[in-house]
Amino acid sequence: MRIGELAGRAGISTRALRHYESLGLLPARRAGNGYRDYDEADLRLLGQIRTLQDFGFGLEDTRPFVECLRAGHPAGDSCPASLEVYRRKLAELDECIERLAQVRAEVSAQLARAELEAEADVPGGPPPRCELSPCGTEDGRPA
Amino acid sequence: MRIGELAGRAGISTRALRHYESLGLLPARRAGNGYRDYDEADLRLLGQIRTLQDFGFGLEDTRPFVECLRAGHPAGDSCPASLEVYRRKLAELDECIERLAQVRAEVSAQLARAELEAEADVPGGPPPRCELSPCGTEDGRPA
DNA sequence: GTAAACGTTGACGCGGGCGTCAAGGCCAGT
DNA sequence: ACTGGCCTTGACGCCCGCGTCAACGTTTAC
Repeated sequence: MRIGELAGRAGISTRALRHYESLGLLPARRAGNGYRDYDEADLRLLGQIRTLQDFGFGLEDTRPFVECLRAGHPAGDSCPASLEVYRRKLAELDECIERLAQVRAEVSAQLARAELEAEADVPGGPPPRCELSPCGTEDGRPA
Repeated sequence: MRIGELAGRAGISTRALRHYESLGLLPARRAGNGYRDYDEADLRLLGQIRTLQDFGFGLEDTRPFVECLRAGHPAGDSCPASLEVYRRKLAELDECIERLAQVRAEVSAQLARAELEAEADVPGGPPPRCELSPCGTEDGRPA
């Protein structure tokens, strides 16, 4: 199977596939004309990669799983190295969730305090206007 | 006060200060020789910026707070635009925490299952070895 | 006088995971 | 033969918050 078909079946871009190959994550056999040649097993590997990526794993973190599958094991997480990644990720997640929860609490407290003070300063009058300049846009990273 | 002193007192780099200026976040007066000239008020603004950054706010998100302070308000969050940022960030945090909690649960379940299966496959024998290749490094982003 | 320590602007690098464009090769249908 | 659709490699762009180096001017201490 050629790259376009694999990409279509796996639901990712050909660019991503070439990227994985450049990382040595998903090397491809080559046909006589130089075209990449994939098989059904590669589709499985891609499934593993995508699943882990949905969990927020980096590509390098998927490597043990992929290698494990290629080594003939029934599942990507049949190998100790994969389990180690799971454990490390769990620890990272716990740390991250805890930090975010702390931040959430602090921001929440700040908001409550600021709202109280605004109320105190302006019991019934007009709210203080300070949007004189082009105030910020938006983002949304901490995924 | 020149850029080096402000950087030292605020605990950040001169490069960061120049960066903030390039964003229009912390413009600086200029001395006759072209040197940036800061005052105590700028130190306060930097304090606000750093606090928010520690919360994981992007620089653009700090802009309303900084402008609010510069407008003469007692606190950076005395202005409605700042409160809006607080609220938006809270929503983002909630969303993010929830996603991470879900992922944590799923990864945890996968780990438990994989450990069980490994145990079943190898009741007393040697564990399957598959770390034949240089398996992964590490990262730790979702901050 | 001169060297060290500060200041200036400009520009590239990084990390992650690709998107996107460029310039070309290979193959199928008509 | 030619068009269109696949494929190839290479290289730059993006986002964000700076780090780091270059090449140069200014001030300060001796």
